[in-house]
Amino acid sequence: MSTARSGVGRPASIEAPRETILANAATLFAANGLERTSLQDVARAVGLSKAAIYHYFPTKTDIYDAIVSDLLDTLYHRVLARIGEAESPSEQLRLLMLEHADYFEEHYSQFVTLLHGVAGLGRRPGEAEVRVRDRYEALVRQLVEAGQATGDFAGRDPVLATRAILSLLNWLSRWYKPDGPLRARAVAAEYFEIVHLGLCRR
Amino acid sequence: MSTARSGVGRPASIEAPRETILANAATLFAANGLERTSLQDVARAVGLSKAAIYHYFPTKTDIYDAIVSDLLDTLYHRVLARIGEAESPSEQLRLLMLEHADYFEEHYSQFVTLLHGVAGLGRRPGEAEVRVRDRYEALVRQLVEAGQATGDFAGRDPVLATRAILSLLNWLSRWYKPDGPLRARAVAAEYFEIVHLGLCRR
DNA sequence: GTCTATATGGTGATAGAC
DNA sequence: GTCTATCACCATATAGAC
Repeated sequence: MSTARSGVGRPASIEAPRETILANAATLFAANGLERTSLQDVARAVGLSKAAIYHYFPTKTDIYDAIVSDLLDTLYHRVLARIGEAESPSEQLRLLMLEHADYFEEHYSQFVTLLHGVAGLGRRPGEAEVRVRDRYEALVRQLVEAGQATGDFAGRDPVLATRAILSLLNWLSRWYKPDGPLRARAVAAEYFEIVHLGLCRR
Repeated sequence: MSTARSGVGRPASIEAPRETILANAATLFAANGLERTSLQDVARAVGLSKAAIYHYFPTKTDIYDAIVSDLLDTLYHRVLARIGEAESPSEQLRLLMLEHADYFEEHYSQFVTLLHGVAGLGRRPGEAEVRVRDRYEALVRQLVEAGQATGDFAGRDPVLATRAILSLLNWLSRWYKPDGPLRARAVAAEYFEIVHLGLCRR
C-alpha cells in the first residue's frame, strides 16, 4: 500500500508533502499549541525526519502562518460565494453564520490553530493575516450596516454588533466538541436568532 | 526608599512576595503566554533570582494555577454580591454583565492569562478550575432560566443562550485594549441590549 | 529529497553556601 | 529567604553524506 515507511535508514517518501505537513501540524497545534509542539512531533506525525520538514518550510512559524493564511483566505471566499444567493441583509447574515459554522466544523483544527494556537496577546500577527481578518470583519459590518439602511435592523452601533457576532462564532471554537452531539451549524442558527432579534429592535 | 536592590551579590527582598510574583507573572503570561515566559523573565520582573521564585512556588504551572484560581474565585463572589441588589432576572443579568466587565478591566492581565495564557485545547485544566468555571456558568444559566420562568425572557435554549452571553464576555478579552477609548462596561452594556432583546422574543 | 549527526543555546529545576 | 553555580534535557536549526 504505502510506498515507504520511515525506518532505520531508508528514506521515506510521502505524497503531497506540503499539505500533509500542514494537516498534521494543525492537529498538533490545535491540541498543544505552537510552543509545545516540537518539530520532532510534527516530523513523527508526518512520517519524515525533522530535516525533511525543513526542506519544505524554513521555520516552524512558517508552518503556522501557512495554516492560518490558507484558512482565512478560503473562509472568506466560501462565505462570500454563499451569501450571494440571498437577497435581504438579514438573510445574508444568517447564511454567513451558517456557512462559517460549516466551514469551521470541516476545518476544526485549523480554526483552533488560528484562534488558540499561540498563547498571549503580545504576538504581532503578520500584516497579511491582519489584512485578511480585517476584510472578513468588514464583510460582517457591511451586512449589519446594510440591514440598518434597509430597515431590517435597528440602529445599534454596527461595530459592536459586528464584534458580538464574531465573538459568538470565534468562541464557538471553545464550546464545540468534534465528537459531541451538537452540530456547529445548529449552534450558529440559534446564535443568529438571538442576535437577529437583538438587532431588530432598539 | 527601597530596602534593597537586586545587585551583584546582595540578597534582595520584596514585600508581599507571593502577590508581587503573581502580578508580574500575569502581565508576562498575558503578553507572551505561559510557554514563552521563562522563570528567568518572571524573576527579572519581580527583582529576585530564579531560585527565590522556587521558594514560593514549586513549579511554573503552579504560578499560573494560582493566578487563575484567585481570579475565578473573586469574580464569582463579586458578581454574586452585586446582582443581589436587583429584583428581576433581566436586571440581574444586566448587572452581572456590567460587573463582570468592570472586574475584567481591573484584572485585565489575569483574565487574558486565564483565557489566552495557554495555547491549544488539549490541556486538561485542574479540577478546581473546572469546578469554579462550571459554577459561574451555572449562575448565568440560572438567571436565564429564571427569566424564562417569570416571562422576562422567551423560551430559547438556556444552555446556548448562556454560552452566547459568556462568549461575548470572554472574547471581549480579544477586542479590548487597555489603552483604548472604549470602557469594557460600555461594551458589555451594548452586548446586554443585543442579547436581552434576542432573548425576549421568540 | 531524505537521512544521520551535530552545533548552539535556553529551559525548568536543584544543590548548597550564606 | 536569597544567592551563585550547575545539572540534565530538549529545542530550533544546520551540515553534509547519499
